[in-house]
Amino acid sequence: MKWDELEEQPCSLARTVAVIGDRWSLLILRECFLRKRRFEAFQSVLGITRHLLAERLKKLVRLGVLRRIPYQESPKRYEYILTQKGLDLYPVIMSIVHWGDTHMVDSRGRPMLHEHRNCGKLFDPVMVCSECGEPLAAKQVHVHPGPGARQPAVASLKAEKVR
Amino acid sequence: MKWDELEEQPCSLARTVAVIGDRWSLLILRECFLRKRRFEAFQSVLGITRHLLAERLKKLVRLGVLRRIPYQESPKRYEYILTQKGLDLYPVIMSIVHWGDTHMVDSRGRPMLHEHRNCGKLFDPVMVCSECGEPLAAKQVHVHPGPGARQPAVASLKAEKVR
DNA sequence: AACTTAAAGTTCTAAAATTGAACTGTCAAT
DNA sequence: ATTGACAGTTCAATTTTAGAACTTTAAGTT
Repeated sequence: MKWDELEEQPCSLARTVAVIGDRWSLLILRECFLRKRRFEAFQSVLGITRHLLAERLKKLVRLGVLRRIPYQESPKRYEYILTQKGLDLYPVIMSIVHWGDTHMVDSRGRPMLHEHRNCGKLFDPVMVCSECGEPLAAKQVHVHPGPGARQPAVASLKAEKVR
Repeated sequence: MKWDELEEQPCSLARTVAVIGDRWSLLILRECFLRKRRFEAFQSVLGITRHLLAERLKKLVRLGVLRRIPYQESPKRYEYILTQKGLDLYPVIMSIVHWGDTHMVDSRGRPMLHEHRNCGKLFDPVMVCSECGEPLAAKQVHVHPGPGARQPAVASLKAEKVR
């Protein structure tokens, strides 16, 4: 399966994975949320090859997660900032971090702590139901097909060919 | 950077990405949360090559996300179920789905709807602060180094060499 | 008894993605 | 006149992934 086939699937997870489902994109986004903005900054802290970094940044810009804006003329230089669409990835990033904090720390404890400016406390992110506010667990959730459940006609023809 | 170097970084995101930061692992986990358990079931619904599926399942078992249990003798056959560590990935999966629901749907709407058994309603997952219960946004969160912030001595020597 | 099917893999070659290292172009500072 | 910073681009070598066929054990079918 190619990346653009993923994007066409009738599944919000697959479509999101088509955008950020590779290791470098997630690490680049981590740096974005840590206020890094520049090519050199990404490259030196991540150790990603310049080649791939350029490609990933282009992709994230094309998909509307980042915006490329000039910060100086002559020579023209650009930096990358999160769009609203990109900022909306915060729960994804934080849930990934929290799983690591829970299951991947050594005896010394967490690499990073998070402070909530609103209440002033160190916190963990908790995922709750928008309707009743209770924390969510997989067992209490039932999945139904929604209005966009089936593939559009053209895409399903393609999919049959693949099978 | 190789996958096992990622695991050694003093960063919970990097460590988690080392486990689930590739497209097939996330799609396999989607199927696990949809109650799929068997090799054939994963393979036919995902269209992943059998080769890679076998490799990814082995990795997820090795890392404690899935457990491989026999469901019949002669011929011995196994199925894969989520451990508690795997079940704890639910917020990661749901936040990914929710971003797709928000930013990657076509005019027909969502492919899937989620019902919360506790309250009986269709819901969205919302990420809140464990301390004050307010929804989280990146701008209201400040990051501090924690006790596990530095790399252990051996790893940091390696890292210097890399630089 | 021979043939087909099912499940859970393994093996192999070709194609695609990633790495590592060097190179480019523009300008400022020494 | 030379060096350094920044944001990339180029290219060969290596690693990963895709696609297809094959293996093993046993049950069911003709």
